Amino acid sequence: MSDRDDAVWKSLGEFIKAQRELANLSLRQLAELAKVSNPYLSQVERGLYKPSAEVLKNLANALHMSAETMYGQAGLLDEDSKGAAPHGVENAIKLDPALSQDQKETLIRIYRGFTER
Amino acid sequence: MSDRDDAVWKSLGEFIKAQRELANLSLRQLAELAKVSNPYLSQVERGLYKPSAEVLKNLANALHMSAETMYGQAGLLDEDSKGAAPHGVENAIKLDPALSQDQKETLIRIYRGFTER
DNA sequence: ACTGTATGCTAAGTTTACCAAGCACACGCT
DNA sequence: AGCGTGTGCTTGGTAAACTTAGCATACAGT
Repeated sequence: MSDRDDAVWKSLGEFIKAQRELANLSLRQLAELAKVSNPYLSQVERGLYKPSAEVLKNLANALHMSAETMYGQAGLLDEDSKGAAPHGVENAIKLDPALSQDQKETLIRIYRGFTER
Repeated sequence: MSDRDDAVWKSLGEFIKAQRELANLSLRQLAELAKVSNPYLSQVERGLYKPSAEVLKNLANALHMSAETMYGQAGLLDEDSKGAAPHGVENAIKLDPALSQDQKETLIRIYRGFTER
């Protein structure tokens, strides 16, 4: 059950702290901007807690950076993950509200038939 | 204060369920792939809980989609990342370097057949 | 009939993200 | 000397994410 991603989350805290100081913000100032309490932000910066995605998004906004960058630093953006990137077609199909589930299934099956060899 | 997110999270559960069924996975199968318990996944799909970013990432991996797409559907990407274009499917097909011209035409023809009445 | 197994759901519990209140130190003021 | 305000940190508590054990149905072998 134990995770060994400690280093990942610890460095996330250091990253946030670095960005905060780079923006010349105090703990409380950033906490208010990101709509979290200041003790909690302190604990996040020291790696005691893993902030939720919602908090990360607010922090990213407060620090004027994209949420993707934040998630990437948090280690939950799957660095190179297996074949997610080159499949823009599949994602577009899956997200299209004009298609029924059966139709999506059909299209994806055909698409995979084309791309697999 | 957080009521305005309800619709977002509710649809996230439906989205996950749709993707799961699209991949022909049972609740337990997807739960195992995403390293969560199956009752929890059931509750997530019905909108009772907001999955954490880590769970979201694992779910995205298990469903062969990018984590960004997942976060986008979950509504916790910056609001500047706007909603998917209604006809992103055709563009994605045209831009896919893995498809031949014939294959692109075939896919687009099928897609249009689906979306026309 | 009677298992065995697959499906999803419920109940009860543990863990943890997160907050409100307050502590301790440092730096200006008057 | 005080007083006020800024900094980050600690302490208790609550709510929600998440798990383990188990229920109920449905469908396949004997």
